[in-house]
Amino acid sequence: MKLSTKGRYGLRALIDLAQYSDEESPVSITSISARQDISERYLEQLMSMLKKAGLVRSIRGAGGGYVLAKDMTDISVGDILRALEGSLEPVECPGLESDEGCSVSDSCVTKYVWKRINDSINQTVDEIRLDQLVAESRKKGCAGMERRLCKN
Amino acid sequence: MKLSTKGRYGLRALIDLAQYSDEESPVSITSISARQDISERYLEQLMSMLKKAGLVRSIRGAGGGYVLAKDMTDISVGDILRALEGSLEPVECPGLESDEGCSVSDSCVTKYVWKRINDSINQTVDEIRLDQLVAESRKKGCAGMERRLCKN
DNA sequence: GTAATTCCTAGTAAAAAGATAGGGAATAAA
DNA sequence: TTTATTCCCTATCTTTTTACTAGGAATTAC
Repeated sequence: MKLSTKGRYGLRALIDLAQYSDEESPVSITSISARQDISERYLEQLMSMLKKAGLVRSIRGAGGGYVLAKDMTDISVGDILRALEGSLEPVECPGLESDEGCSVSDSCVTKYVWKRINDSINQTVDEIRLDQLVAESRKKGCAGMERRLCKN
Repeated sequence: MKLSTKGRYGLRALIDLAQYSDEESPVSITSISARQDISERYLEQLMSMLKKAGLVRSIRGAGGGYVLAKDMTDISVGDILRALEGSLEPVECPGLESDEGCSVSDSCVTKYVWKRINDSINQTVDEIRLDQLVAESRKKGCAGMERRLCKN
């Protein structure tokens, strides 16, 4: 029941990107990698996922990099984590939504447990937005310092 | 971000145990295994964990088995899942509780995201109690039938 | 004693996680 | 036009975790 490094690194990367993309110029993987101490090659893969999910846009060539594809206020932590982790639901139960695709669905008691857990996680991550985290980060005056020491 | 079979099978096993332990006689691993279609040997290990966590008591020898160590109303889904999964927190962050043990804690923004997710999961599973699930199960008239078809 | 049961430890095959590596394609600056 | 910079895509590799399986010892009812 762990969030993988994809989700943890990816959220940090996107906060970093949002924070350093003030000047309308794209932010390169190299610079995020250096500030956040994440392998460039691994970060490439994460950014690619975020791009596929429509959260960032890329600009190729020298001086290129990434920019947010939409306003920070329209990106939730849930959007980011789901783009990277696939689904945040600890139990994926075919009979959860439809009662179809699961033959024991009507007699299944644990189903409701899994549904409540799933809902609670999704609700929690969907109500935290990227702009809030960036504002918090600016308030704290975060530089990328000493990131090596923390993998979260 | 998945709940392992330990947690999923274990919760089912404990609901089964609670449901079939009316008559004050212990419930054997063999019988739970048959009703729930979980490998006997694997279930042994799960029951051992639940025992260590103080949720069940065991009675050895012929005619032996397991009984709940306390009242159903005093056992939450959280107790059960934590006993089997270790911790239900998707991100274990040393600086979360104490601000000690994490050198970037004071400048760390993601910390609050992880804390909110962790709290929401723990709160959700702690407010569901075993007696509620057993009542639900009796209402639905669950036999152990067709369990093979569902791994949750 | 024998059968039924829990207890404890170890081993193991498959899957997932966490990267690393190579080469290519687009673009901008020189 | 050349060259450096940057994103793009796929494949490979290592380590860890998961989900069991297996063997045998201890305990108890009959």
